[in-house]
Amino acid sequence: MKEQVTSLIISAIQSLQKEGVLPDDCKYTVRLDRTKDKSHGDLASNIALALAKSAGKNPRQLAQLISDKLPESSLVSKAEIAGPGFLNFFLNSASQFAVIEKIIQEKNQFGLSDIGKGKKVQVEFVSANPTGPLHVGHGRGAAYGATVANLLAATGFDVCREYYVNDAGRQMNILATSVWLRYLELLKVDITFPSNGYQGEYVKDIAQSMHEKMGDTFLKPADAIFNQVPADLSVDASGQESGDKEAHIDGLIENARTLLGQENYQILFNAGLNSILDDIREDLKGFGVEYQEWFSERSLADDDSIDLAVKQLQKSGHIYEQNGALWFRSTAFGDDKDRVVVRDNGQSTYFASDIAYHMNKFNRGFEKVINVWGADHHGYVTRVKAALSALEIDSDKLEVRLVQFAILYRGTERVQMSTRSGSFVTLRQLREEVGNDAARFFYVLRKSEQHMDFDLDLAKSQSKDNPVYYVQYAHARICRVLEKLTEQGKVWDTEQGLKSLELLITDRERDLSKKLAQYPEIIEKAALQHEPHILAHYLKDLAADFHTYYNASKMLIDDDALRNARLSLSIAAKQVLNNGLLLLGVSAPDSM
RNA sequence: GCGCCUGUAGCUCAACUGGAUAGAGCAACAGCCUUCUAAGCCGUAGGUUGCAGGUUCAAGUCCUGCCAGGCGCACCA
Repeated sequence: MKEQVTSLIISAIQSLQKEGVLPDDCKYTVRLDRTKDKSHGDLASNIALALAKSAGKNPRQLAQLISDKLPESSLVSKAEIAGPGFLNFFLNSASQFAVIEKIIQEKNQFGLSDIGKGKKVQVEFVSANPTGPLHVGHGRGAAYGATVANLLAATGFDVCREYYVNDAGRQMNILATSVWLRYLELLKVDITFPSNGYQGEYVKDIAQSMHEKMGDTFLKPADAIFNQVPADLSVDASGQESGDKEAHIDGLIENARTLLGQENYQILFNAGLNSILDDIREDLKGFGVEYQEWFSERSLADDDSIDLAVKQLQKSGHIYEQNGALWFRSTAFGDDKDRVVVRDNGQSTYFASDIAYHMNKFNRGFEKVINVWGADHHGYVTRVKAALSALEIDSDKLEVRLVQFAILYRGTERVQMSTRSGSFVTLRQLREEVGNDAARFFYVLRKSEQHMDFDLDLAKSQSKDNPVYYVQYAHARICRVLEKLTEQGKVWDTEQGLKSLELLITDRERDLSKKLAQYPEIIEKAALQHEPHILAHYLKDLAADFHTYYNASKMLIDDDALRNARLSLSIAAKQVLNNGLLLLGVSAPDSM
C-alpha cells in the first residue's frame, strides 16, 4: 500500500521534471511515514520540504505543485497540504480493511518477506566460556541474538546461528584443574582449594561423576600436587595481603599436567568441557534457542588456521617482532596500541584465534556477520575490525552488537550477583522462576545498548502491568471467543465475514485494522535494524488496541454479517499476535 | 588520563535514523462488572529531552565543549 502511494508521488515528481519545474538531475528518496496524528491522515510525505531548495520554491508552493500532478488512485480518498509543506494522504476505508483478508489468506506467512534475497548472514551470539553455567547476562544475549536471527530469517535472509566455543586456553585449564582438585577432595586428599579456582557446586558434580567413572585413577599425594607451587593469595588478620593467586593456579595446572600425563589430563579436561557444554546446550534449547553451528576454538589450532592467519598478515607486512613476540600493527587501522598475536613463549594469543575465526567466517561466504557481545568486550571491536581490514576484508561487513547488562530487581530491591562465590544467578534459575516466555519477552523489550532493569516480581505477575501476560492474554481472549462461538453451535463464516468488512465502521475497528496493516513494515524494520524491541513494543500496542476493541464491541451478536465481520477482524489480530510472538520465542496460549 | 555506551514525565521505557503539538505503561486522582475472562477498558494530570553553544526551513535525534552514571584500556580468555 505504501509502495503504491510512493509511486504516485514519484510519477508526480517526474512530470514536474518534464515541465522543468524541478531539475532533471535532482536526487531524492521519497519518504512516506505513518502519521502519529489522525488529523494528518494515514500517510505523510516530507518530499516537498526536502526538494524545496533544489526547486527554488518554498515548500508549501512545491507541495501544491506535486499535489496537482498526483495521478488518480482508488486507494487515496484525498491528499492535502499541511504545516510547513507536508503532503498528507487519507486512505479510503475499503483499502484500510483489505489487510484482514490478506492476513486470513496468508496465515502464518503474513509478514514474511524476501527483502533479504537469500543473502548469507551469520549471527554469532552467547559464546560464553564453557567454564560454568550461563548466567542472566548471557540470557539477554541469547534472547536478543535468537530474535534477531528469527527476524532475519523471516525477511528472507539465509541465517546461520552460531556459538563460538572457547574450548582452548587458560580458563579451560583452570576448570580442568578445579575438577581434579574437587575429585581429590572426594578421595580425602588434604588440599586447600585455590582462591582462583572455579568455586561453583557444578565443579563438584563433575568431579563426582569422574570419580564414579574412573575410580582413583587420578589420585596423587598432596605434597606432589603442591610441589613448587607459589603460595596462594591470602589475607591475614591485619588485612595484609600476601601470595599470588594467578601464579598459584598456574603452578597447580603445571603439576596436574605432569603428574597426570597428557592422556589422563585430557580426560579430565574433556570431562569438564563436555559436561558444561552439554549443560549450556540443554539450557539454551530449553530457552528456545537453537544453533546451526557450534564452532570450536580448538579446531582453529588443530587445522593450522591460526598459523595461516598470522602468516597472511606477515606476508602483507602487518606483523613485526619485538621482545621475542609477534605483534600485529593494529594502530595502522585506528587501534590505540598494537596487539600481540604470538607470545614470546611461542603460544598464540586469544586475539590470534579471533583473527583466524573471523577470517574463517568470511571464507564461508557470509555477506554480513553479526557478533553479539557483552558490553564489557567493547574494547575488542576496534582490533578485530583492524585485523579484517589488514586481511583486506571489508570491516563494515562485521557488525558488533554490544548488549548491556541486565540488573535484576525484586520489586524495588536489587538482587546482588556475585560471581566470586559461585552463587551467581543462573539463566536456568531465572527461567524456572519467571518462565521462558516472560524471560524472552523482557530481555528484548529494551534496545540492546540500553542498560536494563529486569524486575522479577513484575515478570511473574499476572496482571496488565506485565507486558507478556498482557499480550498473551489478548491472544487467549480471542481463542475464548471462538470457543464460545462453538458452544453456541455457530461457526465463523469466513466468506460472509470478508464480504461484510464494510460493516466495520467504528474508530476502534479502523485503528485495530490499521495496526494490523503495519505488521509487515514492523518486521522489516526490526530485522534490518537488528532491533527486536520494535516488534515487542508493536505487539504491546496491538494487544492494547485489541483489548480496547473487545471491551467496546461485543462480537457474538445475532447479526450474522456483522458478527462474521468482527470475527474476521479478531481472527486476523489473533494471527498477527501469533506470528509476532513466534518470532520472539514466546508462546501464544489458547487459554490462561 | 584515553576510548565506547547511556542520560527523555516521580519510576521503567518509546519516538519510523532530521519532520508537524516529544508518546506508552506503572505510580497519583476520577470513572466502568445483570455483557464473549475486570488477568480488562475509559478519563485527568504530569516535560526547558543532563547543561551550554553551533549546523538549517526543521534538532530528543547531527557537530563542539562541559556535567553525571556504566563499561573497558594484558605477551588473560
